Amino acid sequence: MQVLRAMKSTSVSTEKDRADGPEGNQSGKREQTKLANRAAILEAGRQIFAELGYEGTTVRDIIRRTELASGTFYNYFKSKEEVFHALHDDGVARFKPLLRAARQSAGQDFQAFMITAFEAYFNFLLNDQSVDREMAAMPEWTRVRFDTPESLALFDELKDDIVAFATEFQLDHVDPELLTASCVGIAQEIGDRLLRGRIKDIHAAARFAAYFVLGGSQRVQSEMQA
Amino acid sequence: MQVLRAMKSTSVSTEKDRADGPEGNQSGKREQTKLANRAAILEAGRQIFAELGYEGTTVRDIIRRTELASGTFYNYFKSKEEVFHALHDDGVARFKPLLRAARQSAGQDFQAFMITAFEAYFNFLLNDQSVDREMAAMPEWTRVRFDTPESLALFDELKDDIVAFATEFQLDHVDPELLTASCVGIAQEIGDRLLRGRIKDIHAAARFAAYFVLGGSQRVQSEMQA
DNA sequence: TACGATGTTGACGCGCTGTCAGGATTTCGC
DNA sequence: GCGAAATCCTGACAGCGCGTCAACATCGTA
Repeated sequence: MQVLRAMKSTSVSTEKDRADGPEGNQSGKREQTKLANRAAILEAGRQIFAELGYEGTTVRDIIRRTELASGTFYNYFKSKEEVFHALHDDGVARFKPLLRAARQSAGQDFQAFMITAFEAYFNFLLNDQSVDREMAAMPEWTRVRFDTPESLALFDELKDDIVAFATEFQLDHVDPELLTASCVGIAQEIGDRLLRGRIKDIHAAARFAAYFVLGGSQRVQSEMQA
Repeated sequence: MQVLRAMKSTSVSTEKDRADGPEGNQSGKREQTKLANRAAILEAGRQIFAELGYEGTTVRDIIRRTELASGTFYNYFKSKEEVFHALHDDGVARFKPLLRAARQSAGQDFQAFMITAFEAYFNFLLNDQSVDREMAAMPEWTRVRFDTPESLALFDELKDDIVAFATEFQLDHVDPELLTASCVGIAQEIGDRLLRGRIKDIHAAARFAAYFVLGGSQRVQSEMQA
């Protein structure tokens, strides 16, 4: 049973769903069902991952929370890993504009950019309905980390921003690769502690991270050119 | 078949293994077999994890590389996770003295401590026969991270060192939790890029990290007390 | 040597995986 | 509208890994 039919009783436009957007192709019933099925699997996955952890969940667990048959799962995803990647990438896509906004509002102010960016990330971590949030908050010893192309693209974008500021401030002896890695590492590790409640104050953490990066960069610059 | 018997032809003391160390109890054949079996499982696990990745390996894969029966595995470990934790903890145990040596040789020199510690960690990562090394070097998107009690104890030890230096240098406005998190994050992320060959020069990376932390700490101190 | 203690073995039931033939539903051409 | 074709859903199935356990083998001890 497709989820579209299951939801027929609730609130899905069934009457006249012709004449939609210009380039859109969500008219056909088949298209709708596919979209709905995919969304249902993703939502079920989000829930189950949060409940059972990545290792603990099975494809069956996900599909069972759905009105679909087990075989249908494989029409949409190859494995639970692919579901998780999709969810993860969704999170990355939601965060990306926040990072861009930080750069936008900061102008040429490196410090403002850093504070805003870190704070945006920490807020995102703690508030966004992301898989990663629930998972990282679980008291497991063995956790899972993902480097999807989306993640890597985000890192590259961040690196570009950092390079731009580094050029601006003549940090020409600071390896951008190392600098970006440090920023990412700091964000990850502090973010992790925020999720676990070992650290409380988001704003203070963001300021710490920002000042740390600024001071660190300058120190590296002066030491390396010596 | 226990591994002891299998190795009889090679080089295991089988003749007179009475009269061993004072408090030691590796005399009995049973004790020896247990030790050998455990070691065989760990060694097989190390190999298989490196070949198939964490997700990809099964308990059967591990036990198959051994001369033991499948049921025997569960006399020694509850799951592949426990095997991995044991291997991981071995690595931590091997690294711990290196960190202590760094602190010892550095004396009161914060900068020397940082450089030595980072360099020790990076060298360890790249050279030690550790599970984590092989695994991190695999081109997988989804990786696994472990926070065993051993790891956490190591972090705590590092934090104590850092607190000591921070006190020494009157960095009283620098939150030790945040500072330790930053150091760990930087080490992790740069280490990861070293393993993947995105960064080559270990010594340069260690100097970068050390200067970064020093400069970062000082900047945080001066900004936070303002 | 004999007997209890301890460790090993591998077959078993269970659940999950990924597939596929058969069936249901939608789309398209007329 | 209608029938054919395309598309997608379904659930049963074979294969495999998991953890267990009764039967067996080996060791320690007297």
